[in-house]
Formats: sequence, structure tokens, C-alpha cells
Amino acid sequence: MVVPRAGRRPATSAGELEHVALRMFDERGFDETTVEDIAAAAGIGRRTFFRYYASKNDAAWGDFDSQLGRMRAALAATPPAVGVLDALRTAILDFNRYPAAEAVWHRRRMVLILRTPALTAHSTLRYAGWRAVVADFVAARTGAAPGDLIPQAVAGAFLGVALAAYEQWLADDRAELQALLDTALTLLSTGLRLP
Amino acid sequence: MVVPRAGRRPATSAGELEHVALRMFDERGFDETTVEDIAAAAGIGRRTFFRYYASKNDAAWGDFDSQLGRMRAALAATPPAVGVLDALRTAILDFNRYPAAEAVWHRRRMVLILRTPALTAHSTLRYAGWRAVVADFVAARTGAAPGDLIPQAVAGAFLGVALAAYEQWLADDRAELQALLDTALTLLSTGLRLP
DNA sequence: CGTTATTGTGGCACCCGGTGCCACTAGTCT
DNA sequence: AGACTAGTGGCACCGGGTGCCACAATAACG
Repeated sequence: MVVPRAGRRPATSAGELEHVALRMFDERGFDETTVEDIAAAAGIGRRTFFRYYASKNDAAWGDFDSQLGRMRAALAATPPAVGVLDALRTAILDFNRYPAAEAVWHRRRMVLILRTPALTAHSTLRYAGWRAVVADFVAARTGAAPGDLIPQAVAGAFLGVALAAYEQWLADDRAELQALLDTALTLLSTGLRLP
Repeated sequence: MVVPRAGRRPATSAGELEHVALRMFDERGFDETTVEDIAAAAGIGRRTFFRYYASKNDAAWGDFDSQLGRMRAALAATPPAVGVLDALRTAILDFNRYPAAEAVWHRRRMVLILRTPALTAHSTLRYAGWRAVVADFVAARTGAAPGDLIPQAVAGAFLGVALAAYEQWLADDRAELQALLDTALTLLSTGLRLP
């Protein structure tokens, strides 16, 4: 299904590069793996690496932004009868549901991101997109502007508790991500009433 | 009141360096100011700069960590009769109250941090300390461990809404930070019930 | 078929943040 | 005067990231 276009063909793909990078990060560590190493392993030049990913950090994240589109669509498709907070909780749970096969890699990636300071820092920039999805939905539902305090605060709160759930998940092998997320997200609807 | 110690005296101080850096960042922009520029303006060598601040980012933040000690102490001193959430709201409001003179610089610094991608990213690492203060307090009050889901989730939620309030403050010159923070923080206690 | 337009590659040189090393400077103490 | 000590800063190096540009590979056209 490759439409023939003019010009030389790409030497690799973002997905393949991401895989190579992720495996090397996992084996040697993020800081111990240079971009040159990754490029060499993928059979491309260092310069070319930066045409696929704007930074070494971005390679660890993959195409997160396009995934966000899924969540945005899911929220938009929520029937109006469902409350705002319930809709968000459901959508976030769905967004973080992975088939068993992918789950292993997902966990590995999240360990990497949440335990490597450079990646943790960088992640803030990615979360901005996530928050925007939530804020836009809240705004649409409440008639506020997406940039207003309420939608932004709600988005920030949801992100905050979701990340806490993720941390717990990574800390304990046997924990269930969905259960942790559900507990954390529900906490918001109940005014942080501590059970 | 300088106690004479052995050895050469420091050429400057962290505070002075922070001031020089902050002014230059404000005038030229963060990315347009190199460490060499700052060092030269402060009359020290580039190498020496990194003895005062571990990174260029850190210079923009100043001694945030020591400020956190204040918040921790304020929380610890809260009478047990005051509810957890109320205690947190009060402490956070206090922590972000600045005398008029300092307020101008505080605002300038926050504009810098929240509008410069590199600094926004780095800030995540600083917020970890802030979250720890909140989580520790919640843990102490509820008998949970500081690393447990509930304390961490509460800390994440508070940080999320507080940052949203800050964003609003920066977006509008005439806005009152305290009022915005109060609205955002109260939102948590009321289960994000949208007024 | 050769030519041309197009798309991607990757080497090179450079900038900047950050670090290890080490000689040097400027002090105090005996 | 030494000896000791804390701080300075030059130098060389590493690694991420970028602008530039020649070159490679492919499709389309005459």
C-alpha cells in the first residue's frame, strides 16, 4: 500500500528507530546510550536520527501525540448524559488500557520515563498535550474557554493523580494499573475524601 | 559578622549570581543568554558558575528547596483540629504570599519558568520536593506511608491545580494570585464541583 | 534512454551546557 | 616564613542539537 512518490526512500521509520532506542535504553540506560550509538545500531547517520526525532528524549516517547487523538475522540463521543468527571475517568482508564503483549513494553517505557530525570523533566512538555485534551473537554461541557481556570485546574488535578497512580504501579510489580488509576481518579470526584 | 575561615573567599554569592542571571534572562531571554555571558557579567569564570549552580536552569530557580522548609514547618505547626485539606490550602496560600516589593520579581521569575520550555521541563524536578512536603504531611495525618497512593495522589492533585492558578495569574496582569489559588485549591475539597 | 525534479541521507563544522583535572590564588593559623 | 585550606578558573573533553551542503536514490517526463 506504498504510494510511489518521487525521491529517495527513507532509510528507516520512526517506529523502528523507537524500538531500537527503547531496547538500548532498557539494556544500558538512557544516559549511557548516545545518539550516535542508536544511529549506528539502526544503520543510519547521527544527523539522520534527528530527522526522525527532534531529540533523544522524544525517541523514548514515540508517537504519544497521535495517541492523544484517540482519547480526544473518545471524550467527544461520550453521551452528554454522562457526567464530566465520570466521562474523564472512563476515558483515562481506557486510554491506559493495553493488551497484555504491549503491556510489558509499556511498563518498560514508563519505568524509563519516570525513573530517568532527564526524561521525567522532558515529559512535562508531553503532558501539556494531555492536559489540553482534558481541558478542552471540560470547557466544551461547561461552556468555559479552554484556557480558563476551571478547565485547566481540572486537567491539572487529573494529571496529578494519574501520575501518582503510575508511580505506584511501577513501584509494585503485582499491582494493577487500572485499579490504581480508578482509585486515584475517583478520589477527585469525592473531594479527596480519604477512605 | 563574617567568621574568619581559612582559605580564599568566595568571589560572589549564589544570591548575587541569581540576580545577575535573572536580569539577563529577563532582558535577553533564557536561551539567548549563555552561561559564559552570566559568568562574565558576574565577574567570575564559566567553571566557577557551575560551583554555585549545578545547571543554568537552577540559577533561575534560586534556593527553592530552602523555601520548601518553610512550608513544611508551617504544615507541621498546624493544629490537629484543622482538617487536612484546609491545612494544605492555608499553607499553600501562605507559601505563595509575597510582599509587594518581591512580588514583581516573583512574577518575572514565574513568567520565565512557565514560558521557557527548557525551564518548564526542569521545573518538574523541583516540584518533586514540593509534592514530597505535601505527601509527607498527608501521610503523617492519615497514618499512611508517604509513598502510598493516597498521599501521593493528593500531592499531585494539589500541585496540578496550583500550577493552573499560576498560569492564570501570568496570563492576566490584574489577576490576584491569592484569589486564583484559593479558587483552584477549594475546587479539590468540593470534588471539583464546578460552580 | 537521458534529463530533471524531488525527497531523503549524512558528513562537517560549529555552538552550548556540563564535567574532570589540576595548577594557582588568597586567605588563616602556628 | 611555612603549612594548611577553601575557592578560582583555565583547559580539554563529551554529548546533544543545528545549519549547511553535497550527494544518493527514485519517479516522471520528453
